[in-house]
Amino acid sequence: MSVSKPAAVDAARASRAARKEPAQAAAENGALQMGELSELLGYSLKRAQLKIFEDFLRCVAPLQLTPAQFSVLLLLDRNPGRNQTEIANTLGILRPNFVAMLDSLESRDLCARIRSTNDRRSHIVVLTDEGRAVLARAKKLVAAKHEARLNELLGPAKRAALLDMLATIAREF
Amino acid sequence: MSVSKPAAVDAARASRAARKEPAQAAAENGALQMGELSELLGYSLKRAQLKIFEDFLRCVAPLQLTPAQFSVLLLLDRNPGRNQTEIANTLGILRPNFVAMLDSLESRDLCARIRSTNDRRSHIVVLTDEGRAVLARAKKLVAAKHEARLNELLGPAKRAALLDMLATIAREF
DNA sequence: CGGTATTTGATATGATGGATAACAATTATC
DNA sequence: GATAATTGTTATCCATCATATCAAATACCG
Repeated sequence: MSVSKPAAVDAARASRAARKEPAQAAAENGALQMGELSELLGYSLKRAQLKIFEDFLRCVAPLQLTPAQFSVLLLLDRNPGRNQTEIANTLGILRPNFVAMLDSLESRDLCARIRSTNDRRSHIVVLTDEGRAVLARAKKLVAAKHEARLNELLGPAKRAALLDMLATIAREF
Repeated sequence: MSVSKPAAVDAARASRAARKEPAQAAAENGALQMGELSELLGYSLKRAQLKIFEDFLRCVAPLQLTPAQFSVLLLLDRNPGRNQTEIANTLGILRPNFVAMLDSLESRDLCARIRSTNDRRSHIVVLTDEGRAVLARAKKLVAAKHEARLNELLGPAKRAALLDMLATIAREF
């Protein structure tokens, strides 16, 4: 009996909603009260991240690239001559999970594995010409559509401040 | 032959690393270059979100609550008399996936489902006394450990600015 | 040198989060 | 009163993420 009168509760809600009478602690009629959820950074962080990824996917949809795949291509372009473990580690991807990911990119001829002659255990991952071309087009789409939309919403200064704070958290937390 | 001399590439890297001689575009010896990844908001956003959730789990570990479970308890506390669909929708959880989540919380006696007498299809979800107690303790842990650490890292002003920007993105993007 | 330990890519597997289709019970609609 | 819509639920699928394990190759060390 610790959970108190259900019938009374929603009967009260119904009547209050009908009469448009404010409830004791919150407006019970329409949308729910977020309460202290609005102050919880992790919540807004997750929600924002989902929105950003969603928009990224839309903007780069013609190239069929996920954020993770895009990050791999970017990293390969900047760091030629590296093996799978190095790339995966840098992106926080576990080696077993990176295998399928590379398989996918390689099957689309965006990159290739090359057995290192130094260390015949490791596969050096290289961008193909096709991979470089797709990356170039992806960068343009991201800059012109995705990041542009952010600047529109926040302005360049706030956008830079946001990026800086997120990087700080990612680095030092 | 479009991907050019692997042997030469990593042979060169090896020798450069040995002689500590700077590479043409980047330092190829130690850590990889993040390049334009540092400018990609989605990347830092995701990384920061993982760190924040990780820390949340640590801080609230004594109570065995995930961020999602915590958000459910918070919402139930603020919005008594609501049914499963309303709670789930507000949190962006799909109704089918909310069932197992509620099962878990209910099996721990943190909340309970009560058949509404108004609409006998719906289950009104209520916090139990135990649920309220756990929520209270969780709030204290989050405030004292988790959010405090953020204030330590960013300072109250930047923390508030960050929260504001994330909420803006989550709302309007 | 030779034996042991470590590293690398890979496979299998499990846990989790998220999405859709379908269903019975109930209620709304016309 | 017949049909449509809603609610909670189940089953199922897909993607992400984590661990253990393995064979091949290399490093290490006595």
